[in-house]
Amino acid sequence: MASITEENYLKALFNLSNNQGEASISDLANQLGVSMPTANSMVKTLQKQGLCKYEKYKPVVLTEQGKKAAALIIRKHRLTEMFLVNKMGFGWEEVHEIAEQVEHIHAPKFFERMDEMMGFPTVDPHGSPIPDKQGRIQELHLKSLSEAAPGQEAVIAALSDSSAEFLAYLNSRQLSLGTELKILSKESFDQSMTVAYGEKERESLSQKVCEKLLIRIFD
Amino acid sequence: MASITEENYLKALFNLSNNQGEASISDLANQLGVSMPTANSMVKTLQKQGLCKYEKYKPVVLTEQGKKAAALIIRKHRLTEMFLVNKMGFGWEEVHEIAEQVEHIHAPKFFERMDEMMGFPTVDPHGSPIPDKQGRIQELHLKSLSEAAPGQEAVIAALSDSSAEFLAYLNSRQLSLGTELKILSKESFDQSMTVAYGEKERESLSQKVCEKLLIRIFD
DNA sequence: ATATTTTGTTAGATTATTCTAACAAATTTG
DNA sequence: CAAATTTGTTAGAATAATCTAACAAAATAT
Repeated sequence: MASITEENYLKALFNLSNNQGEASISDLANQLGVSMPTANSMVKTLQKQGLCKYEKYKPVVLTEQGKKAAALIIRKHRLTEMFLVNKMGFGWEEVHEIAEQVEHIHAPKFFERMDEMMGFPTVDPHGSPIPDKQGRIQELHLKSLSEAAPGQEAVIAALSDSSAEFLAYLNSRQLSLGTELKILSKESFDQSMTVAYGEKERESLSQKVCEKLLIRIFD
Repeated sequence: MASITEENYLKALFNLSNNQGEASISDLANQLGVSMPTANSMVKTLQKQGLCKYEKYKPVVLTEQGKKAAALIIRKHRLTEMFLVNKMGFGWEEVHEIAEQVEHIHAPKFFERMDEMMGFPTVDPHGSPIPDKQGRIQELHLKSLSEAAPGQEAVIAALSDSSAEFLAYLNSRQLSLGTELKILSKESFDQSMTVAYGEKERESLSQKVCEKLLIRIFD
């Protein structure tokens, strides 16, 4: 059984590979807030366990076994987040820190009960998919709002940034998953977009924000 | 902040002191499944943090600070057990192992939400009192069934052993917290008792069992 | 294409938690 | 009480996870 530390390295490697295609030692060290020598030596430890492949000066690659292990930790994280929001009344900006701890609990029944109680959700409170019990993750193929064109209508389906700060920003603008947006215009000089939704007739969203909002466009 | 290991030592010291009046190094080592030298050195570490008092060859004594820290961990443990039973449908014999892990989570809001959702329970699923937020524990002054006399009626209010095996035994006899017992007789040669409850007109309970059932006698 | 910067590695040390072996104190027993 | 047993201590070592310092390779920039 992997230690909590090892689990955190696996998760970081999984996320880095998904977001940037590969995971370097420095990315890994940065993500986890440890020094490069520390990351380097842990990668060697994980390799010995067959969880990743690693050659000097090359990017770290998770093995199938490593990917599955990571996905199962992420499954516990996302089920927990959903449980905290749906069953315990937490806001979507409060749950990450708690789930970060709960994900390391070894108690299959605990997470299965959460899953059952929620009716087997497929996404977490930020729209990220919940891996299944085999560690498989369904692809959502969503676009970011910045790829949409004026005149189109879309619904916010997920976020590519779930930091507490970004979530607080969304809360302050009454933006949440499921919010339907009408795209009014896009400024070519700064890529900001003007949209309408709910009570809001004209709201301006910066390029940064648009990139982080993942949408499903209405046909 | 105490590490998980330190938290487990505090809990063990607290329980040993409550059950046997004092805590020796060998008891502590036994309880935690570590060697005596390990327990000895951790006790010194806890002492340096002001959590216990310790002199060579003498029993270990928790300081007020240490007692409070232990009680707050026990609070999280018992709130979790109650939540698992009352809100997640677990059996009372399944929750200890899970709570043993959840008790180390640092997230005050998580436990406060549990507490609120359950309406601020004062005892856990095994009848043990839940310490309050200040780490104070209410005394229940219950008797064990073995102290009761034939002819008396009583209700099971708590257990002095909450092991999965004992709980399974109780389940198999339809005995649970709240079960009302009529004491029919007590054998003087083995201290076993014959009782009636629910559908059962005559059930024999061994001395061991009677000692572990904590009751409130009807006036 | 060389110099500079970034990235990665090795070596060696530190802290936390654990162990075994050897010895010493305290307690129990004959 | 002396012998035997239990309990406790010290010393020394091991493993996991971390660090800094020093050096080496790779990538970037002039």
